[in-house]
This record gives sequence, C-alpha cells and structure tokens, in this order.
Amino acid sequence: MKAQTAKTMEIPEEEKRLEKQLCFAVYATAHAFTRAYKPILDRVGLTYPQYLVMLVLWERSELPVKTIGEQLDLDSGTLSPLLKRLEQSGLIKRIRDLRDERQVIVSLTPKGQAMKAEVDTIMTAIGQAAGCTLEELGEMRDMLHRLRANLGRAGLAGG
Amino acid sequence: MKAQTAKTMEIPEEEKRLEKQLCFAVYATAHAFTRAYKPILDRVGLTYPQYLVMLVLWERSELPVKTIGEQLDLDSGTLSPLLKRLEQSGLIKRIRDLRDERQVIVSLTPKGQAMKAEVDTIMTAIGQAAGCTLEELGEMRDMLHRLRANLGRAGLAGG
DNA sequence: CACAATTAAATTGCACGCAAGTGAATTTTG
DNA sequence: CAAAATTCACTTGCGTGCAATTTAATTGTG
Repeated sequence: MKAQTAKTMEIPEEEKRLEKQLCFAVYATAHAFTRAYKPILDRVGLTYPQYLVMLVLWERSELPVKTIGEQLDLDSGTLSPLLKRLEQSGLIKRIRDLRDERQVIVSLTPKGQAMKAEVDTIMTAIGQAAGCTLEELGEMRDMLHRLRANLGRAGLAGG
Repeated sequence: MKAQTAKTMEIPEEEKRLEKQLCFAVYATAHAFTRAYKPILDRVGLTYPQYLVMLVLWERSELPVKTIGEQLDLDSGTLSPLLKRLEQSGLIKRIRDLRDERQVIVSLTPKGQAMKAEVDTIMTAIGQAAGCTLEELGEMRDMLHRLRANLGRAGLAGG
C-alpha cells in the first residue's frame, strides 16, 4: 500500500494517537491545576503564575528577575508586567542592583512574607484532591521532568 | 494558636513540597510542549491551541462549537475568536445550525482536510523526542487523566 | 581608552484562557 | 400558549506567554 522509503520512517498509528493524547493531557491538566487553585488564590488576590513567583520568593526572599525567569521558564516579557502587579499589590519591591544596574533585584515586603503563612493555612493538599498516593505524585513529577527536559533539548526541529 | 477543628488536618511538609513541584512540573511541561511543537506548527501557520482544535476536527469533520469546547475543556470565550481566525485562514467554515439556531456548526474546508496529511508528514514523534517508551507515555497519559479528573471534581474548594 | 558585542529589563503586538455580561433561540413551567 | 428559565455563542476586559524590538549598562577587543 505504501512506498517504503528507507528514510521516511513510518510512525505507527498507535504511537501517533498516544502522542496526541499525551500532549492534550498535559495541556488540559495544566488548566485543571489553574482552575483548582483559583478559588483559594482568589482569596489572597493572586493569579496562578503570580503564586508560582511567590513560591520561588518564599524559598529565597531576594532574587534578580533573570533568576526567577530561569526557575519558572518565563522571560521578561511575561515577568515584567507580572512583577509590576505584585509590586502594586505591595507584596514585593523591585530595586536596581547597585553592583550591576542592568539587573533588578526582586525582594519580598513584610506583607509578601506574611502571605506565605496565610497561603499555607488555607492551601489544602492537591495530592488528596487528586486522589493519588505520594509515591504516584513523585513518579509523575519525575516523568514530567524527564519529558520536559527532553522536549526542551530535542524539540521537534524536524526535517 | 488555632482552634482544633477536627477537620483542619496538618499536611506534612514533604507532601506540600511535592505538590508544589508537581503543579510547577505540569505548568512547565505544558509550555515545553507548546514550544516543542512551535517550529513545526509555524510552517503551516497554526498555533498550538489551533492545532488541538484541528486534531478534534480531523477525527470528526463537523461539530458544534460546544462539543469542541467539551473535548478541549475550553469555553466559547476562548473558542470564538480562535475559530474566527481558523475561518479567516480558510481551514474551517462556521454555519448556524438550521435545526437549532443557537448553535454554530464548525466544519472542515477541503484546505482544512488537506492539512491533516501535511501535518502528519512533517510531524515527528514526540515519544522519540521525549526519550520515553510507549509504555511510559501511556502511563503518563493515564496518570494525568486521573489527576485532571480528580482536580476537576474535588477542586480545592477548601474550607 | 574607544567601540563593538553582549546582557538585563522593559515595551509592543498578538493569541490565548477565562470570568462576566449580552442577545438570540429554545425549553420549561404554570 | 405566555412568561420564566436555560442554553449557546459572541463580546469585553484583564492577565498571562512569547517573539521581537528598544534602551541602558557591562564586558570584550583592539
């Protein structure tokens, strides 16, 4: 039925279906997370990406924009306006680094620090909501890390 | 410190860390997928969400907007402008259902049909790029499905 | 030291994603 | 059958994501 060009490796129909299912599963799960967190984050006035930035800052209360971007895989085009909103909310400060004035150092305000405790209090366990064991959560995280690393490296540069 | 409402169960530190890692892993992997597909989709002039809509239509070439939304977990606020762009690209048609004039039926044009073959040709295997076995891909899809379903049901309605 | 190359943030433009509201058509109900 | 409730798509407004450009500061080079 089909020519067998040695190069054009035919991808099995099953594998193609699986890929499509996976790329959609990741896409839809990411949105499901955002929606699941929303009712809680609404109470403290954070969006989901803003929450991720706060998570990074709660680990290390003072970081340049670039480092935050590396941790979250986001560029300044996304972070600049987002950080400006966090600053307007009084959660962070942005100060030009005196050593290197190209950089902007982001740091938590007392209000931003305090929010960590508040969020910890109202945040329930996703693991429980998700009906997964701790082991499964860890497995999934590892698989996703591997998947992401390889997607980043290999990409789909294609022919 | 706080009243011990029997309900307020303390969540172990380790579990909280794991949750954060997982919610970020899903978030970042979704973006990695989008970036991985981009070089290929650029060649045919589709964005990633547009590609997902086309995937749905290639399975079933005629569907109401609502059904597409259900399959992709998107509402009309996202789909309406997206579908308008696909129509302007000449890939789909949108026609009011005569039986029920509230609905709009989306269908593929010949050009939209033809694009399936083209995309199939240039699309390489994510599985290979991702360095995962078929079995692992399947596992991950199942885990994500479960996770998503439970996130959707339970949400984090919280106290 | 001057000048090109590089780097960090910010800005601009476009496309989602989603809440909230609108308007038209259909279904439900009294 | 008429009024109320519901459904479907569209629109508006806001906050991401990201490519591409801009601006300012630093580094590298001759």
